[in-house]
Amino acid sequence: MKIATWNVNSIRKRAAQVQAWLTREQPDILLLQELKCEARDFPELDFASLGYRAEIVGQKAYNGVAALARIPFDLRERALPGLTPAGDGLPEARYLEIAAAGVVIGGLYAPNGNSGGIEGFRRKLRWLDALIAHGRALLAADTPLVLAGDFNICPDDDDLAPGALAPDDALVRPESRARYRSLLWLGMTDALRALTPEGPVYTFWDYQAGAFAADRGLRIDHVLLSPTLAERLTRAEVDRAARAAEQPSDHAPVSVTLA
DNA sequence: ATGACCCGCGCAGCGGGA
Repeated sequence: MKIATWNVNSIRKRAAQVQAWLTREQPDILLLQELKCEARDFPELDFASLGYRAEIVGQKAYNGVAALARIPFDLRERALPGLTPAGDGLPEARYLEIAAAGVVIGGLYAPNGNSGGIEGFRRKLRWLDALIAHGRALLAADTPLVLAGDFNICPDDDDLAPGALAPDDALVRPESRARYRSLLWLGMTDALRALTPEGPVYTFWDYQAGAFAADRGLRIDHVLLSPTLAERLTRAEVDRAARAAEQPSDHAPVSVTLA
């Protein structure tokens, strides 16, 4: 079973690249983030023609998550349970959860946390706290669980190029890293780090100042596996070739293979 | 070489990304 995640930075801009990637990589499931469109504008047919069915949680201009799968699956959640929307209405399109082949898979796009001042950062932490609580509940029931997507956290100092971010950036703040550790302490395994214990394994490179050419990146896209799934982990990789394409997303796809 | 990104929105330039 091959599961992948990719922050595409607008699915309408990247549909052809996603099609090509599905054709080449043949994942069973691809989780997408930053669709930047409403569900009705998602180019569903581009992927149906390749045998992938889509579930979409969209929103105008911002956020947006989806799951594409070529194996049968059910939609379980269209939002992160237990998260109270910020005052003025609907929850942001940052989470969806499916079940496929006996595995529950949460596809997520955590808030960046650098905009909106201190309240914006607190909103990020509240969102992560809800993710931790939800993960804890699923694991308490021994649910085989994958949490994958753009966590907007560099877990450790190996996970960013030296000087790539200010020390007080929301992606490296101790409060953010503590939330990531809480997810690991629940019993989840960081798939990419499990198979590459040390050194840089970046998944994001800024568009600016030749960051990709200079390999000044960040590791912020993660795949976390519950214990029985971690035992089945055989591969975990970042597809840097996708980031090297013409007009790429600033994120590369991350994929894992479970025996 | 005194500059150097990319989205959506909507038609100028701004908010957000990370």
